[in-house]
Amino acid sequence: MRNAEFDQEKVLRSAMKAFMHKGFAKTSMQDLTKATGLHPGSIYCAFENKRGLLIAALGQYREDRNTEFGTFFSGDAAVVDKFKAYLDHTVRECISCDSAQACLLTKALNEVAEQDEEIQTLISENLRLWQVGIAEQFELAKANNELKTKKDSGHLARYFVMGIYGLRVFAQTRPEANILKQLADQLYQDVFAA
Amino acid sequence: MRNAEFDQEKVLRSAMKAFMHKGFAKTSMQDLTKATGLHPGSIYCAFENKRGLLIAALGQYREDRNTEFGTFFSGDAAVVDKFKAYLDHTVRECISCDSAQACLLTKALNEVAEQDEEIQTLISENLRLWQVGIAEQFELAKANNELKTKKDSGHLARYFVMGIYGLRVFAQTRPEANILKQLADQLYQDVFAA
DNA sequence: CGCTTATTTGAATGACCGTTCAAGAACTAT
DNA sequence: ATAGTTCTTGAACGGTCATTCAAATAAGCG
Repeated sequence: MRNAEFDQEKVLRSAMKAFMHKGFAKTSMQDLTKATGLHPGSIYCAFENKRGLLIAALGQYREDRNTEFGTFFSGDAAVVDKFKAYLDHTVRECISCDSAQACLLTKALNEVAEQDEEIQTLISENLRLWQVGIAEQFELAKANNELKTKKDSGHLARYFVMGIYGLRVFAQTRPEANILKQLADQLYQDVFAA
Repeated sequence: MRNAEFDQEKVLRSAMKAFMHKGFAKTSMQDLTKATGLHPGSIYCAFENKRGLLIAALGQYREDRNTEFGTFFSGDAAVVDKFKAYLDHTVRECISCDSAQACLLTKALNEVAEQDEEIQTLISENLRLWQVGIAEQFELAKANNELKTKKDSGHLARYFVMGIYGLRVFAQTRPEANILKQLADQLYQDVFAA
């Protein structure tokens, strides 16, 4: 027996960045060996192939995003304020225009949709879990009487994530920062309106 | 002198389909010669290279979409009803799950952002023109007293296109058809609410 | 300490990529 | 009709791609 020498999380985060920057197809194995510090054989030994590395990186991404989500929605502040902070954080990510701040899930989904059904399903499931987490927070807000709408929490969550998807695409057209803020504000108002 | 033998529009629409189906990077010249019926040399003679073919295809796409937009917003029906029909059409496109019905502009934007600034600018400008067309229709609706909001038409248009961007991404997660309809309905209500 | 098993190394491999090119074909202009 | 120009043809090119492999190395386990 022998254990792998490399730090799996570090390697996967490096691969994530590379995939986010260039996309899956344009990221060569050479790019990946450079980014991860691993030699081709090691990558193939640990992840089977380039596609396997993407799948592993997607898993790491989901875990990281999930942790991040937890930090935003923990604590005993008002849920509506947590949403506000979360949206604000997302807008700031979009504004930074840093490729490392894009959403790997939607980026990869857009690239492989209609090409790799297994990965499409995997990503869709990840996004659905995120959406469910948001629905739970809406439900909580309702229970706290912070949100008086009669709308279904699931529906609200879907609309909210749709808004964020849209915001991220809109950001790629390089609008001014305050335009993005306005859009996020509008989304917030529409979701939390009575 | 000698004129090109092929039908430029047909060629560009074939290239469009190929790019929409596989994305720019994964569409090989072999795919393109097969799709267009042109030989490599002809493509290079007419479009300089693969990237030039994408740019030309993007232009054709914009023209086609522009014509389509015109048919939806011509006539003397109420502007709000035209918007309803337009949204409905977009939802039906999303539901069809046909790769040929995706939006080439957003798909390509997502792929080349941070990689090819010139194309990113080109696509962003195309999307902005679409957005301006929508803003004009909102302005018209206001003039007709169909839309009583105090919100700026430009802002409404940005929010509307953001919603459509989001809807298209959401559709890639393969939701049920009525879920997409609900989301589009909500968008319509939020935009046209007093 | 030695045996087994796994990982690491990095060069090698064959396939396919985008692009070029020289030759032939066809249109225009004279 | 014919010269001149441009387009078409499709094979060929160098480069890069994802992947493999055999040798070297190191960890687990008795």
